[in-house]
Amino acid sequence: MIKHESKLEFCAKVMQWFEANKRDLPFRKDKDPYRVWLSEILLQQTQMGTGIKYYKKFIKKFPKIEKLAKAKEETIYSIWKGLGYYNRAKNLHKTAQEIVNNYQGVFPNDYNDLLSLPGIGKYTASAISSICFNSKRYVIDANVYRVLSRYLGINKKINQSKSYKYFENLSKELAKGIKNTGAYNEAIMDFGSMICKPKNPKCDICIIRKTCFSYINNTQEKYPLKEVVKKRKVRYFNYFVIQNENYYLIQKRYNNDIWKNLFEFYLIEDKNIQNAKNVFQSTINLHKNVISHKETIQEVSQLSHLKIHVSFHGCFIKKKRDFSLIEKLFKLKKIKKQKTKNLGFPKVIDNYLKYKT
DNA sequence: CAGTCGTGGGA
DNA sequence: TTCCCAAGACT
Repeated sequence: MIKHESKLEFCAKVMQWFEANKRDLPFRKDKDPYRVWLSEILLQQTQMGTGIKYYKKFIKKFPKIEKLAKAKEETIYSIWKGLGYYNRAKNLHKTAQEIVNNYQGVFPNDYNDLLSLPGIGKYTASAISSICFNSKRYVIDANVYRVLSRYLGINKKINQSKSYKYFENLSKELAKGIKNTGAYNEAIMDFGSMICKPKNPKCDICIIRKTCFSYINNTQEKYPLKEVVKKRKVRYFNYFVIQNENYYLIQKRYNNDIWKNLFEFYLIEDKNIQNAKNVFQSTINLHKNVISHKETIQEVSQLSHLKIHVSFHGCFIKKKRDFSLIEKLFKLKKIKKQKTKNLGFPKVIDNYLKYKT
């Protein structure tokens, strides 16, 4: 049961709090759709501090959308490197090009037009259209799920896709009387990340705790409700860092798998490292190539949904002829060692390269 | 529509 | 160390 007075108070107080406490963020200076869009894409599933670092890099390199549209894909990947969810980088580029080519470089103000652009989903379309064009669209993000779940004691599992509609309708009902929807959206997100935090919420200074279901019933930890997470899958990547004095041999990842479009070394996926080494050696030996194994380095890459054990095996090829033979044999591409920093590699490989140089 | 996509911060 | 979590989108 939701108390009527709680609903009435909610928006007004949250916005009042926002006016006094809103953060000074670089993309809040004006309501330039390009900047708002860029920041929203970078901030998807990303903490504010991290997002801002990348926002500054991007806005410096691409002050206007035309520059972003014209950029080489590899340039974008190299700036994006380390941020994760690399499809966002590809879609960022695609949307920049669509805006320039189909919209004369001007962002559409309509929610559905925005929604049709690559990488812009319901959240981002709502954010851009409300913040920049004052549409009545409500953002439903992790903050909104958490704040509303706690404040009203909502027993819906937020990671079930059908819950989205429920929270969207709830937002409409709550914020019916709010004129500046964009400000309301920013307000509830700031409130969620600064006061109603996932852990150790600051209920002691919360201005709506008197009418908060979870404060009254001490259920802050219980909400928001979630489906139990499944165990992470485990994979084993064995990388063979084939190289000579000046070059590495690398390949690009395709297919529908992790790290799509990023670069990597020659990979053999096997739980048993020795097996992988044997397979590698026997393939090489068939072609009578001389290879000297040096060190092996092991790391574990913890992702949200899987755990990857990664091993790196340094393989030095002395003869030029052997080097190009292996290049063809494994369909690899040679790259100058100094140029690796210009390419997109997954974090574990980037760390390895930094460690080597 | 449930599964998949990364990484870093914080407890 | 290990876990949860973050201004979600796509298939």
